[in-house]
Amino acid sequence: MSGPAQRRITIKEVAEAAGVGVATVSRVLSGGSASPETREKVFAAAARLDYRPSALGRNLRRQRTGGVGLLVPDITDSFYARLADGVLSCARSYGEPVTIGVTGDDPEREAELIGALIEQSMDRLIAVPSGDGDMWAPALRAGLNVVFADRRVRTDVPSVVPDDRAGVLTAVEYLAGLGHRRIAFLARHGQSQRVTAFLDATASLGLPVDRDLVVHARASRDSAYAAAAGLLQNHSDVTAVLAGGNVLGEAAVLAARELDVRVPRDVSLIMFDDVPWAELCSPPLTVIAQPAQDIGYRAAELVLRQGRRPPTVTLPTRLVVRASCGPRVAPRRSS
Amino acid sequence: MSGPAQRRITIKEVAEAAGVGVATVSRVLSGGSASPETREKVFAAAARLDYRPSALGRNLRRQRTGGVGLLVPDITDSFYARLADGVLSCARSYGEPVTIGVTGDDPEREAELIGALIEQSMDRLIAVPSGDGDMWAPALRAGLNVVFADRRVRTDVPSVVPDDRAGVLTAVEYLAGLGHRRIAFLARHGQSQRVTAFLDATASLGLPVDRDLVVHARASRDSAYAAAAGLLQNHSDVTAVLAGGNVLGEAAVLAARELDVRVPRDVSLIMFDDVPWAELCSPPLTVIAQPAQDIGYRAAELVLRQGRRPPTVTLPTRLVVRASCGPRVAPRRSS
DNA sequence: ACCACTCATGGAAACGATTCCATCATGATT
DNA sequence: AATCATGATGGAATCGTTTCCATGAGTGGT
Repeated sequence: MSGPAQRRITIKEVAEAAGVGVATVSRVLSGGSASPETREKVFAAAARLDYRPSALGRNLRRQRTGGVGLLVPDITDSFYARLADGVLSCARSYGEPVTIGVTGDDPEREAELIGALIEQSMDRLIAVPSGDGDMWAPALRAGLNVVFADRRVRTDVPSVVPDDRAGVLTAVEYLAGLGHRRIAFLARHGQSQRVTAFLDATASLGLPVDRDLVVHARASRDSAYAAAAGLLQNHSDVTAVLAGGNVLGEAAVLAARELDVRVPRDVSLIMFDDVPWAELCSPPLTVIAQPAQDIGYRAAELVLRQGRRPPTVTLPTRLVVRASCGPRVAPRRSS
Repeated sequence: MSGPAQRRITIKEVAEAAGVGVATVSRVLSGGSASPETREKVFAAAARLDYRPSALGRNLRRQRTGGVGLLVPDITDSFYARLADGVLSCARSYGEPVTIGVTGDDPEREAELIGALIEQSMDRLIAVPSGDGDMWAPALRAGLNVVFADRRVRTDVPSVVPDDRAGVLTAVEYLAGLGHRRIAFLARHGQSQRVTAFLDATASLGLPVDRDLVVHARASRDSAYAAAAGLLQNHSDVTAVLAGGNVLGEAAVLAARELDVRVPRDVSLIMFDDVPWAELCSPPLTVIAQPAQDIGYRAAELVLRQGRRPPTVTLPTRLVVRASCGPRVAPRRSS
């Protein structure tokens, strides 16, 4: 049942109960100066009436909304969920509510959500941007305080990102060290940072550089599976695969199993992002762990802290060796 | 860099630009009646100035905030992430923003978050409640419009829950059908519904009812692992385990592997909640799938739709047979 | 004794929207 | 032709808070 919706008590009633003016109540409650006895009276009245200041009134007057917005492509993806958890954890310590929206990696939906947040007078936003940087111009002009997380698409917006370059290099070096020469990269659209890092890494290690070895997929599970299956079927010469994220890794494992490709005997597999199931998988997956939670936390710190904001924070990745990579034996026979 | 924070345009400026009064602008923009030419002028002016009504002003006047609050124990848990996704998906179609908070299954933190939401004048809340129902009395008295998801702790609050009773019964029947007689239930604290359903199910199937076969854990991974390991070590007579949720199932798989208990040869394992990795696991896990997303969606519908609200919606679960359950062979030898 | 200065205090304006109500014009009915 | 009903329209009040400014009291210095 919805109750009788008892009216909330306002600052005016507190003022009356305390026998002072509303201005004084406001001042005392926000830590301004007042005489000790007045403070006492106000606090007593406020406590007695269980007064809760209305954020609406405050924000309207102050011309800024307390909370922070958070835009992620998919809250169901463990990586973004952990990122969101970091944001929430930091925001909680500041006492700020966070309003979340899922973009589905669709720039159009993203723009809609930004509009909705502006309508709410949110002036602080943490986003995993979907499209390219151009579409952010209007939002920035509107005075929105933006921090990018996980991806950096504009240099004039503070960003917190994993060290893609080092992560990719570590993975490729590890595979090369095991003797692999034809290594494929299973990438999600928009991972241009990692793609160039991958091409640079293979080149710098003297491996053959072949753009065909970079396979792209959209963010959905279906698209990832199709890309993974296509890769394993059409490139029988690759002996190692680097997956650019956990859903791509999942798709690779599934596709390999379906196509009867043994991991790591037939092909070695290494995945970006450490997820709980990586250890449960058979074989347990070797991964490049990303500090998803830290990324969120740091991004929230950046957007909540008032001070100067460094242009970009890069957080280290870490190679976690499990059992999905082995020495190169022989190229698989052609299909 | 933060721009010059260009001031947002107000309804007053639109009125001036259109040559009409503010009341007329408000009326036109919210679909009220007006003469065709006035409508035209107002729409033109609003579009030209790119006018966005301030939700703050509107909500202050209307005495209610548009958005809905969402309280989950842990956004990192796939189940709650999918539930949240359902809520977000429904809320998006209503154009309502969602403010999310994680309770960590801690009633105290939950109470804090409720307070924060009330401060924001949120009057609609979807919650996976942490403690018992008593602590919700103040919130309900404050006129909050609450819908419970996943757990029902009060009969006077509409709730959307999975069919625990049927799910547990299906699982136990399945295991009993394979010949298992001593079945353990690995439960999270607070899953009293499922525990009683479990005891009822075992009793109704003529299996020995033994409260020691119900092992409790807190929500954390560590606690779950400890409980799972303890169960497998101390009860060498159990031949099948039902895990009450995905983190418990994960812990069971890990503990079994660590203790060299083979699944399903030594013990059969069945888990509540179907997660993507259940299929990647070795062996692939047989699960009781729960419609997490639907639960969230339906809960959001309930809280957003104005009409009468049914007391409880129960959503069906589904047995997905994979490879983690086998026929009972022989009790494991005592440790 | 007077002035200058500090300090606590409360009234009132402001924030941006909605909505009540009065006003006015127009068309219809008697 | 006078009256009534209808509908469009804008002024002003309102929501709950913060903050500017004026007022008045008290203090210390010359």
